[in-house]
Amino acid sequence: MKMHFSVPPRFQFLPTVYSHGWCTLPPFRIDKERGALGMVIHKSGGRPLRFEISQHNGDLCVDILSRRSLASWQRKLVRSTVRSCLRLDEDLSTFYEAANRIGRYRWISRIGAGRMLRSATVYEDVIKMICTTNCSWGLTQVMVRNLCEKLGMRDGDGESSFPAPEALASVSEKFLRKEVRSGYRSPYLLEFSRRIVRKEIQPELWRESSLPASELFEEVRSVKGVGPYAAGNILKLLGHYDHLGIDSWCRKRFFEIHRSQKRRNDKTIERYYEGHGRWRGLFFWLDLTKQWYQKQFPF
DNA sequence: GCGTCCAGGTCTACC
DNA sequence: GGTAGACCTGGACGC
Repeated sequence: MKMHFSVPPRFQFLPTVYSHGWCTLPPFRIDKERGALGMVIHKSGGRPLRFEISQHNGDLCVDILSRRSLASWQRKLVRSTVRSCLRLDEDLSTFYEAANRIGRYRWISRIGAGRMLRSATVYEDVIKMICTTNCSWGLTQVMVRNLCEKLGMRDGDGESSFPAPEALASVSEKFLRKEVRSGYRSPYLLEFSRRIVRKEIQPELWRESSLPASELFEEVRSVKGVGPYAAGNILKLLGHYDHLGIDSWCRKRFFEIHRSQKRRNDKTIERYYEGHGRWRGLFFWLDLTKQWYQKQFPF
C-alpha cells in the first residue's frame, strides 16, 4: 500500500533525512541506494507499523511494508508522523530570507537545507539525546539499538519500534546497565520514562508549546541527564533555534573552519552567532555541516 | 589477552 | 557562580 504527500516549497527529502545523525539510529533505517528512509512506529493498543519514505518527482511516497491495508486511524498516524519527522509543517521562509541576505549562506535555501529530522515523539528524541551525552557516536548507536531490540515492539519481519515509555519504565536500572549498556545514564532514562507514565511531565506538548524559548529550555533542562548541550539540541528539534547546543564535535569543527579565531572557547562560538537572533542555532549547525551537502553525507 | 589511559556531557558537592 | 571529581563505556595503546 502506498500513500502520497505534497511537500512545501523548497522542501528537499535527502537534505532533511541526512541533516544529522538521527537517520542512523533505529527505528530509522536508511537505504542509500534507493534514497529511502524506513521507520517503525508503534502506538499502544495496536501493532507496529513499518513503512518507507522516498521522494519521486517532488512528492513524497510512503510505502507501507507491514500491512496490505490500514485502518483510518493508522493512515492518520502515518501521515502525522511523516509530516512531523520531516518537519513538513515548519515554516522556514523567514529563515531562508535571512540566509539569502548573507552571501555565504545563500546555498542553504538553494538546496532546501535547514529541516532537521526528528523522531516520532519528543520522548524518543529526549531519550536518544541523553544517549548521545558523554560517549562516542558508536556507543550511542549501541544504546539506541539495544533499547529498540530489547524493549521495542517487533513487526512481522522482526523490525523493532522504539520502546514505549511504559516498556522502558517497567525495567530495572540493572537491566539498562547490563542489557542496554547505558551505564550511569540508566537512572536518567528510567526517571524520565516513569515521570511520563505517571503523567508528571508531558513532553509531547513541548512541540506546540507557546512558552518563550528560554522558558522551554529551562523546562527541558529540568529532565535529569539533560544539560545545556542536550537541551539546546532538543530545542532545535522542537523548532527553536536560539541555543547552539555545542558538543566536542561542534567545537572541533568550528575551530577547523575558523582557524583565525584566537580564543578557542565556547564564548567565542556564541559571540560569532549572536547576530543571527532566533536562527543562530540553525546557522551554526549548517555552517558546521555545509561540507556534507557539498561533498558527501557522512552516514 | 590484559591493563592503563583518555574522551565524552552532566550531576553533585564544595568553595 | 565557578570548579573539581565522579559517573561508564569503548577505543587506542603498550606490554
